[in-house]
Amino acid sequence: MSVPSAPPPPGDYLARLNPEQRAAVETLDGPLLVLAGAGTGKTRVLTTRFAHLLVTGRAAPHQVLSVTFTNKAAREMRERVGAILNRPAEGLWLGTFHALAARMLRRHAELVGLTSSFTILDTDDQTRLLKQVMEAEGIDLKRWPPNGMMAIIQRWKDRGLTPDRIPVAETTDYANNKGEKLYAAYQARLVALNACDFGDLLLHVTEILRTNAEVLERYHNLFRYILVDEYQDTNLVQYLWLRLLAQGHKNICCVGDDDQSIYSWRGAEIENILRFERDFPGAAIVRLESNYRSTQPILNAASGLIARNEGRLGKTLRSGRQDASGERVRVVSLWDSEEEARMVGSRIEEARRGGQNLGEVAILVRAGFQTRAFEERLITLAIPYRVYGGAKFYERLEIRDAIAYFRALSQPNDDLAFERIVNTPKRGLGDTAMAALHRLAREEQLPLRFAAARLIETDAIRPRPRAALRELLEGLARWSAGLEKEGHVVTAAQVLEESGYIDMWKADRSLEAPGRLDNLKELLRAMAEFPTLGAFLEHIALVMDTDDAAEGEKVSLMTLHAAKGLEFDMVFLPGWEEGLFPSQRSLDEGGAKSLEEERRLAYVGITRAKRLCTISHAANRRIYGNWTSSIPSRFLDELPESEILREGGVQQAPRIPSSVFGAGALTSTRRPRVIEAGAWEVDQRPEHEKGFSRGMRVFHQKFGYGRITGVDDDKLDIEFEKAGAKRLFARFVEPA
DNA sequence: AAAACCAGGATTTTT
DNA sequence: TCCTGGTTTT
Repeated sequence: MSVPSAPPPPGDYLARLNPEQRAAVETLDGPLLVLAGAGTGKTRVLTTRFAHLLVTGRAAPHQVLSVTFTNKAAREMRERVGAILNRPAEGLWLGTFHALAARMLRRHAELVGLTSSFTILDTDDQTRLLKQVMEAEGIDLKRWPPNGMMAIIQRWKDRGLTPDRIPVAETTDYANNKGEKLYAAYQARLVALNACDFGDLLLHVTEILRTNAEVLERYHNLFRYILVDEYQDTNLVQYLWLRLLAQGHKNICCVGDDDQSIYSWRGAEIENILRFERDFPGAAIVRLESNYRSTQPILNAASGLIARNEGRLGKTLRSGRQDASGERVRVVSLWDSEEEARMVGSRIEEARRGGQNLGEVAILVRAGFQTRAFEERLITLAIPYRVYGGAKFYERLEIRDAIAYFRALSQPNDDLAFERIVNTPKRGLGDTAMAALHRLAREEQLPLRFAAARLIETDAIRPRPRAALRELLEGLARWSAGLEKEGHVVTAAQVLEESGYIDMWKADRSLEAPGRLDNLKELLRAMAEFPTLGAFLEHIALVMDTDDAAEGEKVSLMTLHAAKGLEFDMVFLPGWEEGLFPSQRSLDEGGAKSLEEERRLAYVGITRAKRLCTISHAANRRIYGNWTSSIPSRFLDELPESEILREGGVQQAPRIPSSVFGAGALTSTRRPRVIEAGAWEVDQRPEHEKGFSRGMRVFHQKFGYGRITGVDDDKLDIEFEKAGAKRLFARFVEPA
């Protein structure tokens, strides 16, 4: 966050704060809610407050519990606290809700039937496990997809509900009223696997604190002060956990912004922040309203919009910038989504010519699929860009496979891991062999690994698969021994090598294979930084993110959700149309509350802009292949007219007001004819006139480098170095 | 056991 | 339109 300058030197750190920030830092005793509007120096307050606690001798570093939502926020805070302490900030209770909960749970795992080396499952494994449970219950998975049940269970967990605590009224008709039973069975399976899902971390810890007075007391003695970031995003278990811990010294400071609560669908309860004064009697409230990020028109537009919400505590942002006056927010009307993409592209191009740093430019969309249109446009304009969000490092196939091998080593009970590796790479173990294995495991109540050891002593399966299985088991035994002797890094490399996993990718001729091998190397490199395999697995499950430092100046493309907490000079907010933003789902379900959340999302979007904010909507849009017409978002009407500048008056298609997705929308596969050409038509030359010719070396985003072997109007025949011969549209290709 | 084929679904995703 | 997961085919 861009508040004037870096960490303050000790002593005068207070003098550098404005009065409201100072109040937030100096109010040390008792509960405190800091309502921090967008760009008001929230992180600065949090870190300074931490420092102040230490400087005034109120607490030792390890006696402060500091909680964030994201690893990024935790990292940032750790760095800044370290700078203030003038030494690395180690041994602190500072981290994400999940990381801190995991740390506590490892200490008391046996109280909930786990051992301290429990595995943390990712979402994929969770669903897979639940699917098995549902299958065993004889649920029709077509009718009741496991994902749906998973969502229900997660919401229960978010609210701190263990299977025995589900209120009668809650028994969903999902899965033939077997919800509770499935939940209970799923939890039992997790314990049997010595595993936890994300939700369990908080659920188990809260359960422990609420049933074990001695444990609770230990933490009361330990944590004299509690700092919480992004309080508006907490769910009920997180709130319960905090409340239990805060019962001791009552020094809890929560920082947040009710106007930026955008994660209710993940279980976040905005009520937590709205209720703060009632939950924590005697609470003080400090409002941070001086914004150091945006110009006044941008703030006014955002404030005017958010003022339409009922359920808010209320605050008004004023610009603290020197150049507070600035350009009004642009609202651009366009004929269709392609014209919209051209408009955004040409404005970025123009800004670039004017010396604009592209790293300070962002296109923020409501839903992921919207990025595509802009990507295509940016590629043809040769403007570098970066899409944020997408598959995380540890979610990639090869990483998950490798991790499964490591998990199988560190935890013989981990059936999910075993199942994943047993026939990866292919070992000739098919359905028959696996069925026999599962049958034996079920009959003998054994983890798969041990059942497999039995199985190879029988002749229940054919010799070939039996030998393969034997070899795998011997490998696992050997690697386990190696883990003790040679350490985890050497062993990990051996595992991947000797299991044939590396060879599998080496033999793979597909485009992705080399990248996958690189990722595996990267994994081993990362592993070397951890003392044990267990520490590494913890890191992978909870901390590892894709935040590979943004190289070079590139336009950022991301969803509004992903943009929270970031800021850019120049922000584009396309697709402000009914049904898209606000989204159809929020309109159909959830009523006024979810509309308010959409409005908050709009507020988050506008307040990302420092200098120039351009909002747009199109009368026609291509969605899932067909053209759909739509009317401007109601949010556009809610922007204060004095703060905006309307451009490009496109006539709306005459039609029934309807939604993008919903029934009654006017759709067709044909592109609508342009009634009135927009002002943003840019470089409309046919692609083949842009100078592509035979023999030319070109680059394609997906296929890499290649040479043109033929030109056919706007299509090119290209012999790619890696991907072979393809025929594609010239606009997807750039000269190399 | 791999390839080919088809139907259904497709916000947002901090951990 | 385009991807995924499940099914059928070879």
